[in-house]
Amino acid sequence: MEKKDFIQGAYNTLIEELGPQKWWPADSPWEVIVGAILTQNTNWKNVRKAIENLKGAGLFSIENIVSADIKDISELIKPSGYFNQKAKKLKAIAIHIKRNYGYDLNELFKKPVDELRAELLSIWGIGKETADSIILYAAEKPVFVVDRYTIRILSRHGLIDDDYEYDDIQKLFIETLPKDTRIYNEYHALLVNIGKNYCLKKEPRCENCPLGIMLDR
DNA sequence: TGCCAGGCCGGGT
DNA sequence: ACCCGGCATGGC
Repeated sequence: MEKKDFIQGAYNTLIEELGPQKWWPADSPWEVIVGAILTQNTNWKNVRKAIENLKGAGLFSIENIVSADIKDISELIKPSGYFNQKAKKLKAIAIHIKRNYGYDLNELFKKPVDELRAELLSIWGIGKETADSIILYAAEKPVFVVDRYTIRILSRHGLIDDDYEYDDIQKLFIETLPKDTRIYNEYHALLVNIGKNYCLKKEPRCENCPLGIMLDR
């Protein structure tokens, strides 16, 4: 119960203090997908450079990724790190979309959420957070995205152990909040915001955090 | 300067 | 089921 109180209270506090976050920072569903893959364990600023490089070289679209040489892709996305892996991941999902949906993302997104999630997870390079980010921010369907910051923030407030499972945390949020795409969208973005700015791995700046200091350290 | 970033995969036990 | 090493650049 304590956890649910925190989850509800934190949302109200954050939306009031920080306002709408206007997520995901992308111009199209495909750009959401590309960003979601490139940002795996990577600073968003590096991701932006990689995306700009792809666009600048005219190798950004699904069609371009399918036909481009994998070495060219990895060269362009170098700033985002793990470039060989990520080039392969972009290829994998682009080819999947071509083969099964004739490049039409809307066809993929028509699927029920459960099927969509399972299908995304079956693609090499797409794990739970990436799949859920795509479903929430590209397909705009209600799944809650859990990331490193979500876990760290709950943990810092003494609400979960560090080794909590992704699915358990996701369930916690889903059971607590109304099943609403807009709320899930906003909440995850808000958690990333305070995660980046206040809930650092070292040197937590809790004194300025809108959520306050709730854990003795 | 070192530590960290909006994870995921594959192999071993 | 759990644990671990590998992947890699750029920001602060």
